[in-house]
Amino acid sequence: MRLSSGWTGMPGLEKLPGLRQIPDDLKKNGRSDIPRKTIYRMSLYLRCLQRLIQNGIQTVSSDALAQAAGVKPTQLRKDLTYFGQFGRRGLGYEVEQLAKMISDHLGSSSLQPVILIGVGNLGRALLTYRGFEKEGFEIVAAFDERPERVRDELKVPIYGMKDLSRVIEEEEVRMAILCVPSQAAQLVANNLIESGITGILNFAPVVLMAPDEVIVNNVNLAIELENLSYFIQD
Amino acid sequence: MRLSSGWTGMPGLEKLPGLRQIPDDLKKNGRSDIPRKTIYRMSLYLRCLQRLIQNGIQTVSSDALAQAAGVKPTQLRKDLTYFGQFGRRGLGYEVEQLAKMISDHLGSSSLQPVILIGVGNLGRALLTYRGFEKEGFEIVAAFDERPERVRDELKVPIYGMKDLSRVIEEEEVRMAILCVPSQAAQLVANNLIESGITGILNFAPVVLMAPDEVIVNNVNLAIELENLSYFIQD
DNA sequence: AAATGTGAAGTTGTTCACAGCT
DNA sequence: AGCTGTGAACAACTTCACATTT
Repeated sequence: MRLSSGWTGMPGLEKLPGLRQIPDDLKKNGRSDIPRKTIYRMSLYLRCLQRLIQNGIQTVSSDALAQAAGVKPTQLRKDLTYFGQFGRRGLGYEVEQLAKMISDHLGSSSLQPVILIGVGNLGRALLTYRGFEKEGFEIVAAFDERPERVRDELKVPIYGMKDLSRVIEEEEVRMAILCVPSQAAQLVANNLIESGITGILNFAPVVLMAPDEVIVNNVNLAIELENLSYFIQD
Repeated sequence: MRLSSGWTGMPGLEKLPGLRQIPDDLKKNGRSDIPRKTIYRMSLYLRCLQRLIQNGIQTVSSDALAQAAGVKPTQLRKDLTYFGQFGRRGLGYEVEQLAKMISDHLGSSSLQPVILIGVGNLGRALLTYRGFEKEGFEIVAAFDERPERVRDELKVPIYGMKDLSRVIEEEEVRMAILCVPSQAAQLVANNLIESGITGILNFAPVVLMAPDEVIVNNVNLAIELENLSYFIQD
């Protein structure tokens, strides 16, 4: 058996009508031409600033903040200039002001509703993970093929897949965390997209096909570990 | 209160003696000058090739494989040339041979022992997650501050923190998955490093300090979601 | 004809060096 | 003096164009 470009017989790799696959690095920002990596680091900076606020620190230099975030000072300054000028030369940055600027730009100052699909081991863990709500996201509902199998009492309502579209519309959800088994991932993703979801955080180790206007971010735990294992060998 | 470069009073941000913090992108490959991103994609290719093997496919073109992996064909070919020449012009690549080459290079053909520290929600989920063992990693032990609180019967032995060094040495473990609370992360990381761990997959949302020879890969779930939320706004 | 392999061009992201403010 | 802001140099990565092999 031989596989070449046009082939569509492999489960999960079919070319879906109307859906195009976009390599991570080519995804357009949509809003402006700020580098993807800068955006990612802004979240990092914000987190550090929040720690500073908690500790009652009012001013911070690019040197100190960069060190806290694990980047070089020049990079921090360059990153910030994509958004404007916020520092005072000779002094540094005002912690609260800078934090506000970043969270305004990241748009996560308001609570964003999110749904989670696939309440297996990983899904359950993510549901109980406090990290999300702390950063302004609320998982408003979870879905599972067999909702009855989820016996633990969780704070989040667990629905069957048939309720997916309805809940997405009612709650005006735009983001979904996908932790279903690989085989099901593309099918579920298609449903999500049809129902109006425009951002998917995908934990299934498959390449999802999606139209241009839908953003898919992949988290592949096995690859992270494999990658680590490569770099520790010398 | 004001924070500038030399300051060491912030919890978690202290400059630790002998430990230096290395930005992700500057980490040396250690072995050769193959781009980091190429290494990452090799894992992706390997996964696709394994699917092809399962489906009994013997030959694949760079076009088809690239599509399956979500990258451009030229990029796939360029990536492969870092390791040598494996294709036959006009024909494509031999699936099994290519898979073997990649897994040899990634060094994950043999089962690597891994430990997990912090058996909270996330830790428990990762323990039951099949994805790791499927890719050649075996979680040989887990550790928790209070091992007795873990009541679920898991296949992996749960130890207290006092047994950390002993088990690492006995089992010759070099990689650790860290899912303890943020406040504890640096302290535990120090212990790990002292006991001989050289690779840490860190789920705590803090920047860990580590000596040059230790590789830290960070997975920050909240940032992934925040990042997604930025890009879906338009 | 079909596909790989690769130098060169292009693109993106990072760091430097230093001008400019407070 | 101390620290930001930024054009320019640099480095890393990606894509192109096409020579080459089967």
